[in-house]
Amino acid sequence: MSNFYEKVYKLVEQIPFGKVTTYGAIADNLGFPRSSRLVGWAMRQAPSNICWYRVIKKTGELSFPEYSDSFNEQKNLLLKESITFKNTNHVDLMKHLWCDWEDLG
DNA sequence: CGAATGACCAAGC
DNA sequence: GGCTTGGCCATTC
Repeated sequence: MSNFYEKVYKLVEQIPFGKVTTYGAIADNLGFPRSSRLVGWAMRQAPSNICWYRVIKKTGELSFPEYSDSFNEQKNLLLKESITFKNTNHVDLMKHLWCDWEDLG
């Protein structure tokens, strides 16, 4: 497993309850500003202890086709975290986007 | 090594 | 707001 993935997971674990972030934001913070897709790869392999569902697209959409099993799963988890949706498939990024990163140290 | 893939993004129409 | 195009780069075959 590449160090990149470990960094991604570490960062995702920092996301507080009730907050979400985007693939691009993570990639940017890790020093790969044009590699948001790699974050997607990392999420795909993410271990179950990672809150992958707090990571969504920059548009506020989730990571799957609407009404797919994974989509509903992710949406439910987000609703449990008091995340609000602008509509069926768009998270309200205005309220829940987490941009208060701290250095990993 | 080369070609295809992907839980993405920005720019243009 | 939606659709298409080009770019990104690790991973896979």
